[in-house]
Amino acid sequence: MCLTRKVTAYFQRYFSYTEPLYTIIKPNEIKIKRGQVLQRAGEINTKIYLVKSGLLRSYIIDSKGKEHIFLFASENWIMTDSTSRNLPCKLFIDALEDSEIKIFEKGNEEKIELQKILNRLEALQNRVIMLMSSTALERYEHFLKTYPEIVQRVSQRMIASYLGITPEALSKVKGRKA
Amino acid sequence: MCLTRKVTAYFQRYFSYTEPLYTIIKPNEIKIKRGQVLQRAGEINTKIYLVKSGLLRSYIIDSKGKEHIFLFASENWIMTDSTSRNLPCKLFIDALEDSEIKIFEKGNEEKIELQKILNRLEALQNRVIMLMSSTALERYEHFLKTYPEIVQRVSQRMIASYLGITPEALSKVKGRKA
DNA sequence: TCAAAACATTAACCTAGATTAAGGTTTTAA
DNA sequence: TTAAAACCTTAATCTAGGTTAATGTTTTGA
Repeated sequence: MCLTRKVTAYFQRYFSYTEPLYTIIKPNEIKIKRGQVLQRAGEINTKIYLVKSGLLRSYIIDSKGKEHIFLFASENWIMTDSTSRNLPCKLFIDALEDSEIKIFEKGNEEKIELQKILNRLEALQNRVIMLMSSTALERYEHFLKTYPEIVQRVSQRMIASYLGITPEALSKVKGRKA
Repeated sequence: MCLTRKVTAYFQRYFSYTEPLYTIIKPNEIKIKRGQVLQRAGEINTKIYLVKSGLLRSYIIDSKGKEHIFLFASENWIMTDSTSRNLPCKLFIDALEDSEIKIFEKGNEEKIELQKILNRLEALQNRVIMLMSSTALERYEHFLKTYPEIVQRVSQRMIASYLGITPEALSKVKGRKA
């Protein structure tokens, strides 16, 4: 069962490459279905995505084949791999819900509202602080408080992955809380 | 011995507040001595520091009184707490070497070369990826490769703190490597 | 509409790294 | 210049969270 899951993930991510399906709404704005992949690690991708509606996630797959969610991005958040624009990306990006997305090019960051970039910096800073200095329980409670709207929209598995723990560990934490 | 160290850290950080000692070089540019504290967690600080020479570090002190280094900043890197400018900071910032620093105000980020902000985003992304998906050994080797010039300039204790492990664990990792 | 896949939870056991302690070395500051 | 403080390492022990496995539930897609 575990093996099935891993093999499936690998298959989807690495072998069953298909062009992303999307509908053009207006210039630089597209609509994609849940599950569509916008970017794969190893590819060069020069896009910055701004979520108008829906929910995206970025994640890595580590050397053991395990996924770790890097960030969620809902309405008004930026989603991108911050690797320099001529180098291979490290992150996968896909849609957790049907989404509408505005697309910018790396190199044109000045066209993006500066505050959105600063928000991203602040979110990443908090992410590092949490990962370095808090227990699984503390990180979980912080997540519930900070992103209550995301909590409703994703599975326990996704939350665990974002927190940097296994779903089993998250179940344990929730059990201890109650 | 351990207790002495902890109490000393607390004393310095929380109780022995003194205005930072610095020399003004030119408008918005100062020179500070090693050990000088530029920012304490809990304070509101509206500055962004650009290191012209020397070495700064930012770190947090967690609920158990332990320090965790957030980032180092050497020549041409930005050092700041990315918390919004009207909220209390989370990071302490001090100088690990005598340093010359250019000072910007939060809210005037457009005066900072955009590439420096993008570099910061990339560094933070790599930091999160490392913390989430690599062992202590892998993080150590990545650090040696990515920041060889920093390795020469800081103690093992600082490197361990940056990697998110104890100095004892770092010693063990180095022992296993050799 | 219904089988297969994915998800959630509990439990038994395992391990990377934390904690504590101790001893030798280097740095600091009075 | 020298005592105190900080640093580095090794080793014994502990623990948060990982791994594996099993069971029941929900979702998905052909």
